[in-house]
Amino acid sequence: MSKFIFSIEKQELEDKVNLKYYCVDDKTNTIIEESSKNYVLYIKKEDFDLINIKSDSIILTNKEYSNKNNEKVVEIEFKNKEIYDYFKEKLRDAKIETYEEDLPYEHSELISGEKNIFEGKKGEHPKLKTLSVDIETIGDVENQEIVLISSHSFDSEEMNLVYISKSAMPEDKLSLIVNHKYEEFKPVFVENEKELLEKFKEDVLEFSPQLIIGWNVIDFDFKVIKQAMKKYDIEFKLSTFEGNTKMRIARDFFGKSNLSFPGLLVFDIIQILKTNFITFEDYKLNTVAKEVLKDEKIDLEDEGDADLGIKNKIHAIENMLQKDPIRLIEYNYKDSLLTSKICEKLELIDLMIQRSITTNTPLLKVQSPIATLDIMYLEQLHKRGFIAPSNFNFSEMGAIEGAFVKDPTPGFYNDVFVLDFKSLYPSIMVTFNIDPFSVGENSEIEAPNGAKFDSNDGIMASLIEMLLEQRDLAKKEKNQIKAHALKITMNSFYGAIASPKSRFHNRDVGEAITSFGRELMSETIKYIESKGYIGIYGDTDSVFVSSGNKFASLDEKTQFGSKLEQEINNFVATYVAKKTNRESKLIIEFEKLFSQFFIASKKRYTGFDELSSKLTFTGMEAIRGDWTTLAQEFQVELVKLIFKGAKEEELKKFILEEVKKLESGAYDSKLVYTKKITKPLVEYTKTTPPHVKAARELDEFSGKIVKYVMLESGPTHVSLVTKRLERGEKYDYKHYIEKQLDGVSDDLLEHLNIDFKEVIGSKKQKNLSQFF
DNA sequence: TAGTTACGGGACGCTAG
DNA sequence: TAGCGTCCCGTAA
Repeated sequence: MSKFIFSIEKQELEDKVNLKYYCVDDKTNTIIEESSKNYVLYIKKEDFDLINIKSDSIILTNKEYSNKNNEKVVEIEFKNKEIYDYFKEKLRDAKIETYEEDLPYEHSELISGEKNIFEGKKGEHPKLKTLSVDIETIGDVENQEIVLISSHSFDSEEMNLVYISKSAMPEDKLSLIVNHKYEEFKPVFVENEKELLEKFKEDVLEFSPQLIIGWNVIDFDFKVIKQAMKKYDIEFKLSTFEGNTKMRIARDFFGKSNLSFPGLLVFDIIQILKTNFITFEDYKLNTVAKEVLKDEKIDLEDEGDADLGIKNKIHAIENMLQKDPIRLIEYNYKDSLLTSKICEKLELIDLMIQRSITTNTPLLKVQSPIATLDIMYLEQLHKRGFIAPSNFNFSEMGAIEGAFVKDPTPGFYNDVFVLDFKSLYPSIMVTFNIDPFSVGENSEIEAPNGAKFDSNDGIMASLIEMLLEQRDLAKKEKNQIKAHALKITMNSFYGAIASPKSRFHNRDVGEAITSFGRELMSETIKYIESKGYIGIYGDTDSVFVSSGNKFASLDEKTQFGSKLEQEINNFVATYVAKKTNRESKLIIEFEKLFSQFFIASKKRYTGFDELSSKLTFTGMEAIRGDWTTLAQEFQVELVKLIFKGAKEEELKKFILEEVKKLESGAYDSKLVYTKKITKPLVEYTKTTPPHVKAARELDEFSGKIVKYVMLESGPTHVSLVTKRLERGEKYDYKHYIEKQLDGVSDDLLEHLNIDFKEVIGSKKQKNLSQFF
């Protein structure tokens, strides 16, 4: 029987710390295990002798470690919390250093091996009993009413439900709603919002899931549910286990929200996608569902309404509730279903569990690189008899210099070969044995920043090597999830070292990594040019190369790409050999072949990749959310035309036509700007950007995202646009032409000797006006 | 309770003239 | 009103 710890709860008692482990077995039953630990502290033996304390409540155990300077460190155990706290304070006053004092007790049990996240046979994979949830509300932000709650679970068909609050349904359609035959789910009719919440809670408690998932489910659904439950005096707790609900909504634009009940976790799938580097154009449920499932949400808007006026989702829902409540009910269910299916298809929960298992880190903390490195590194450190310092005062060492970005010559290119160093920073760490605990003065390997490391495997190197080996194995077994989990873990280590919040933060060590990266990049580009090729561009771990030759076929091109890959890998091997006799783990791979390529500046380029047959935009306006759809589509079409080989006249015609369409009003629905408010509105004091102006137009602004449109009177929040237009105000088409259409095309057109203003005739006018 | 730096470019708003 | 530094956002890697 296998056992996976999916949640850990800590309780600080009078005499010890109690730890409660929620485990899932292979039949998705929850099993609770408990253990307790004494209050302990670690200090230098020397300090302990100096203090010379004699008390029955303070015990010197026989555990001993060494610190970084090879001084002896002892473990002191306390009979109760009071003495422990008192002693801690005394140490603080006497400025006596403690070790790993900040380490959570649950981590310390996992590190010592007294508990393991997962126990089971090889190949077994834990599953959590999972419920997907979605709600629909009406009313304004202040006074929301929940009218529907849907749930879906692959673990029980019984939970495929929509709870329907009858009092919120349009009276004339009520019998229709009740008598309707719902195909995919069971409708549960209740009288009102209060009963809706009660029934939902009752069923969840009975089903007793270990995980609830949803789309933005913490910041929206559960925030609303919590408020509503408070209104009716229903305790906001969806599990039957003893303990408290923990909810933290990301306040003032900082950090992530989280929510958990005792023995029941809540995951926002948007957050899970992002933190696992699974990228989408945007993170709307519909976008992801289309891409992943080739399925989509039920449309709420009538064709005619798909304009600015009804952009507001709440209005659309209220509208649909009155017009076609059955469709709204099905819509609600489908959201839960899609979320469930996306999770299943992308194996998201399996990925999280896999990360938890490979790193021995609690599920809720696998997303924190600092916690993960702490647990993995300290385990090895302790095995070697060492102990790490406490981590309270975040290190104030200066910022670490980052990566190298080559300044490109902007313009159009053909047949650009892109090669990437695979997991560059982890590879550098292993190859040059870069390690926070073994950076020393007299060691053999010298990084370009001057930091030195010896050649015997340090902990960091052995950890990464172990992860690399496991990853190769996972790839052989075609276990993509595991391979991905291992890659994420490896890549997160540099981030932890570079963060002043980590106990392993060290500027010299971090800069050793980046300086090797910079040197490797510039040496590689030098090498490429020494071979007579052209190094067009490079960023951090990639090089963009042109051979300078013409190719007759795709075959010839890929052959050249492979040859280039081979040549650079050989060069890198000699580079490494000059620095160390350790084995090189640095590998570059031929990744992309842009038959057509345009680079505007650093971090901004577009190209057609012949290997994947895809047109990609990187860093350019077409993929930036703060540009209007108008500008984005215009840029994409323009690039397509140019890459297709369109003549100057054709391009000019296209530009003119688009401008005319814009001025005719045909693109009025594409004029919306979307921008985030990143701090409280009142804190914008230095400047007032347009999106802040638009937000301040509202009586009260809540949330983070502002959608606005440029009218002739200035930036206007979308919710006010209809009214203003009725009053006779106009869209500022001149603004959109000059700032958006010209803005996204000037880089491109400049290199084709086309002048946007001339094409549309505005330049001539301007010049003439000087004469009058 | 917390992964990093490098970068482009629009809009604002001050200064000089 | 041109020029320029700064704020601000979203992005690459």
